[in-house]
Amino acid sequence: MDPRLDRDTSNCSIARTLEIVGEKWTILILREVWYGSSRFSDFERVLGCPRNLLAARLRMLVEEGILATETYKEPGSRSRPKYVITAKGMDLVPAVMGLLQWGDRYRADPEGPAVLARHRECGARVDVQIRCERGHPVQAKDIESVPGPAFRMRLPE
Amino acid sequence: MDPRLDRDTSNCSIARTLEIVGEKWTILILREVWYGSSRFSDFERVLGCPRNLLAARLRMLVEEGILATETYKEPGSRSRPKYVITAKGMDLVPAVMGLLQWGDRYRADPEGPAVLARHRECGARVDVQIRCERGHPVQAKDIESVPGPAFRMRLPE
DNA sequence: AGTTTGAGTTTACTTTTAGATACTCAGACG
DNA sequence: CGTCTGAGTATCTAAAAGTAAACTCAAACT
Repeated sequence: MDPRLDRDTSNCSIARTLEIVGEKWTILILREVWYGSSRFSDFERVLGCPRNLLAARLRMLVEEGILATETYKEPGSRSRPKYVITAKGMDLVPAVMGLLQWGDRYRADPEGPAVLARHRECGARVDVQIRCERGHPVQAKDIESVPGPAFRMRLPE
Repeated sequence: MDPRLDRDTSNCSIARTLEIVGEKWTILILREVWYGSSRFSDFERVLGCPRNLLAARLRMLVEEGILATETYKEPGSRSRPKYVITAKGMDLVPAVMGLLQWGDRYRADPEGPAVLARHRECGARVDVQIRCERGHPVQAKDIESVPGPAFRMRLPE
């Protein structure tokens, strides 16, 4: 793509994804859901996040269909809500694994990673890769970005 | 990983990556670098980002080794700095492609994506995938997160 | 009837981050 | 010497986030 081309950058899937997951705490809440948390008090305790923000973020993630609410019941207590991830939420895993992988490479604890991601069936470690439709691994530098169907020029002001 | 285990969540590669790329504008600046921008005025014009924030983000990205400065010279003007991406910066591509892919799937323009990522050699579209060491594609639900070498419990207060 | 509990909401205050605008600086040019 | 230009600083205001504590609500338990 030509560097000097004035693209309409508001029409960008990266920016639109960041509108949802780009606020503070949001990705960390999803991380905790993947690691097994589901209750308001779980998130609060493990993240140390302010309750008002936690409530706002959970509400937004449910509205966006990334989390869904179910109920749980401890014996001797009434039913309470819990948060579970949806298929739409699971589809954020590659992006977050990309962040995890970069952090493991460049900002890890000297001892190594705190968490290892493994293939449940075979136990082998997993990582994020870029591949082309033909199944070949692609280096980041070999990716070319070309205008797609919704490419728009920026209107001159 | 046990849901009720009180992990030390400060020791997390996702959180540490977000400390760097989680601020507003940072990922969008990197997107523009990938798409070909390199000058202060390019970023300002195309992003519409406040200049003081832009200057602060560029300085931080250079300090972190994600961007590097070079100089360019237009004929009839003095030398000025430009920003180029480093190998460390290129390693963020999988994470950002993950965001792009999610946005294309769930928040795209009705007409389709604004930008298509293609393999430079063969022209085929590329996407982000999770694979295990043996090269097999892995579904997000088949990833198991287990404690790694730097796993730490949270200290009881 | 009163108490406990998880899941919030509300309020009040401080700090941080973002945004808008004006100003500076240095070298090229006339 | 005065002006123009790209790349910033500086300054001020506004919005968002952080902190802390009090308050609500409903069912369960004493």
